Amino acid sequence: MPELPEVETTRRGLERHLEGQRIARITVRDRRLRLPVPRRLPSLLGGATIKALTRRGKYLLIDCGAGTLIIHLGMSGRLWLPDPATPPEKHDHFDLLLANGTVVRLRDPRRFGLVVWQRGDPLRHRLLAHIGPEPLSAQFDGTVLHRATRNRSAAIKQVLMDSRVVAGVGNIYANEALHRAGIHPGLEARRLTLARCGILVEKIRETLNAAITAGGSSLRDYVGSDGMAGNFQSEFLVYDRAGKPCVTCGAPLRGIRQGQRSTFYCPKCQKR
DNA sequence: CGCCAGGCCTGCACGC
DNA sequence: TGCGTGCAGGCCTGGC
Repeated sequence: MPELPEVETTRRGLERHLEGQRIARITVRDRRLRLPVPRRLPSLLGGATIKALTRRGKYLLIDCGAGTLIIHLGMSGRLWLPDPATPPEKHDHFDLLLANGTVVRLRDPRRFGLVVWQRGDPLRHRLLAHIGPEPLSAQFDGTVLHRATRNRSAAIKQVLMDSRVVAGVGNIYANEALHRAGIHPGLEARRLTLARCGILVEKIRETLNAAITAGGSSLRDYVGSDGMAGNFQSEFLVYDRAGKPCVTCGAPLRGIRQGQRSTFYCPKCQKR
């Protein structure tokens, strides 16, 4: 499911319901996620008060003071507030019950997501420690991208999806941003000029911001934390549109494979 | 049945 | 020898 915009949409939807609330109970129904959900979670979290809900890349961080609950939604995860009377379903692996009765529920059929605990600074966790700059922050600009790509012979699209280069850009938004920037996804990353790096950064931001504004993209089962589906998928210019006309020039869009992932691009608008 | 799917970690091979 | 890099495989379920 989720790339940065979907995770950010989830964060924004949950934030005001979580912050300042005390955690009354934890229910773990299946701890077999990408990493096992720690057994000691209930004792670590019970009675803790949530200080903030933040995001780093595609990770959600629930700051509980003494430590942080780190949640990743993987490919198929969703975190939302069900009606507390709604019984959990088959893939509802994890619930937080807040003292005011609110239930925060994690559903993840494929179990590529995770829930872990980090004492102290969550950014020191090994999963977060080497993540690159946030794409919507001032830490990420054309110069930074240019430097990060200098010795990379891999295709720019694959390098964009490398979380050490920039956080949170997944398959959909790598495709979309490259189209908007007029850059061929197969271009060797180190061949990008500084000027084009600047344009690409701008287009990555533009794409992510537009997606966040639309409430994320709803493919298959994804819906936001309020139960509302995002609708950025209706604004996709290239993703999953192989053979359809380019919105800009009308040429048929191409679908190829890069590193076992689907790539879509316009052979006319996107230059090497 | 086989293939595909929004992620991302691991281990191996390779070149400098 | 060591490091960075590139690539394939694996983790899962569900839908077509």
